[in-house]
Amino acid sequence: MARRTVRSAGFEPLPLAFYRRPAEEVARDLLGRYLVRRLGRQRLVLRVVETEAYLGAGDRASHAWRGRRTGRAARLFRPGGHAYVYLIYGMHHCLNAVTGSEEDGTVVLLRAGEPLVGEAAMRRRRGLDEGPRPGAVAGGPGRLCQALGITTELDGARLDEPPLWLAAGEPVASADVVAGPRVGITYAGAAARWPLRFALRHHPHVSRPRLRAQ
DNA sequence: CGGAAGATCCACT
DNA sequence: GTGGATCTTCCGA
Repeated sequence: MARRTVRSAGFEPLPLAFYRRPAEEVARDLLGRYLVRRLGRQRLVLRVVETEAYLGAGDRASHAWRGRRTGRAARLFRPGGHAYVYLIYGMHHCLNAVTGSEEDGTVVLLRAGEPLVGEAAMRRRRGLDEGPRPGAVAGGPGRLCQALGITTELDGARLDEPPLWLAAGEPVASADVVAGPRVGITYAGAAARWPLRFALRHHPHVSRPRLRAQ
């Protein structure tokens, strides 16, 4: 049997084919995976614990609602496996993985991660001290981006190679996954209730509000 | 061209 | 729980 060290296990990039599926399937499958960021010589790693799917033209909460392809929405239309990074509220960044094909405009928002490697560096980037509060480092899409130094410079980057990639990590069992409505999209009518938010059950690094039944 | 709202976060009450 | 920061994008006039 091949010997595998704990340090290298699970760090193989997921292939682009992984993303070329429906967004809700990818969102569910990304839980437990590793998000790896290379910054110079430093490597930062988060375990993905919360995601949301956005379903394109038919989803009122999607930037591609009603087939919009102008402005930032144009950047949704890429082959699966590329990054879509945008600025929200004029100050925070959100990282998405494009799913499906170039024509779909579907994505998965990475909402929260648990620090695995380089937590001290992440805290520094976030302006935090050594305080204990779980979720303060990368529990929320804006926090996650700030912890990993992700900005719109990475918009359009491939997610299967440095400086930013998603890796095999530790896939999780269905029983450990909870689903519920997406956060911050109350304007989206019926779509606001679609259960497209996924998280690891009982996980302390999941962002607020907590999912019911956790 | 102006106004409004947003896939958020933080400080403060 | 409430309000402010800050800027891109959209929509109506």
